[in-house]
Amino acid sequence: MTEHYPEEDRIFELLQALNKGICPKFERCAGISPTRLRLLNELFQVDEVSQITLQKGMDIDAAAVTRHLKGMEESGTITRRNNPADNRVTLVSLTDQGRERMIQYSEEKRRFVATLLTGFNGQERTVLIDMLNRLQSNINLL
Amino acid sequence: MTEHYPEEDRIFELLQALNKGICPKFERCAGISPTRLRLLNELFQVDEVSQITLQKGMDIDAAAVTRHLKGMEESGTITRRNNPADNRVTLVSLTDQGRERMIQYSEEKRRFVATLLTGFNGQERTVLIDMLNRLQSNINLL
DNA sequence: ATATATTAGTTGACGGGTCAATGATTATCA
DNA sequence: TGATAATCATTGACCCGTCAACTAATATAT
Repeated sequence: MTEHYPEEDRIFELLQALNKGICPKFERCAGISPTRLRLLNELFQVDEVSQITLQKGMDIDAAAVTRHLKGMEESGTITRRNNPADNRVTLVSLTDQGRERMIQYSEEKRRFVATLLTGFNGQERTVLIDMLNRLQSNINLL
Repeated sequence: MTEHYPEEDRIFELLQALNKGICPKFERCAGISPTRLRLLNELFQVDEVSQITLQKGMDIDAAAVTRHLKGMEESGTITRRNNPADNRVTLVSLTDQGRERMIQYSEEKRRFVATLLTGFNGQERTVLIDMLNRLQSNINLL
């Protein structure tokens, strides 16, 4: 036991500050929130998905998905319809506009992430990924 | 240019997932939100601070501070009074209860962070801090 | 065949953050 | 001195997430 509280605390603070910094900046740069872009990404890779399938691929709850999709429907990036084979489920798909926007957003994201990782060489990136994965695992133990 | 989009994206996703994981777990384990504990921490190190000073030390805005303090006042961990020398400012201080609780919360936090960093030796922690700092700097460029 | 359970989605209330507008107080300066 | 500006705190409206309650539809089991 070597008494490194300050160092541990520093990491904790940094992780929080980082998250707090990243999301708003991303939204400002890319013109869309990370979550919505992830939704678009999922939708981009299929023709049509049920809302529940979509939701399970994200780490947000069903209510949040409903509200995002409602907003995205109003802004014309997606469409929704009932599944005739099962009236509980609603099927979601990207509009053509949605596909176009998704491509532009992705480009913005690529730029954003490139800037975020400025100065990190390949090996450092690998180390970082490894460490973040380990932190994630440690959290899951709680 | 070596085309490492997936790796870059992975880091971006991991950072977000991590934040989303840490906060709720922390709150469940420690019994208080990270932000409120940081408020308590600031207050712990002084007799009395003006709300504005307190706010500037945190990375949240004045409205959020007002609401947190209001809640903490009701739950008896802090008290507030007007500064007689300047009626715009309100002075905040921890109650005795608040100091006691703060100590307990800190212990929970210590445990939490220790678990979070399980498996990280001293050198790795240093590397991690360095990397997180660099990410933070990169964000600030945007 | 019907009662019961499960599933999908929506809504409302809440916590935690933002921004913008407001009120009250104090500073500034012409 | 008296108008104007700056400062501190609060409030309201919004975004984004949670959970819990509810509806509607389908599955299950007796």
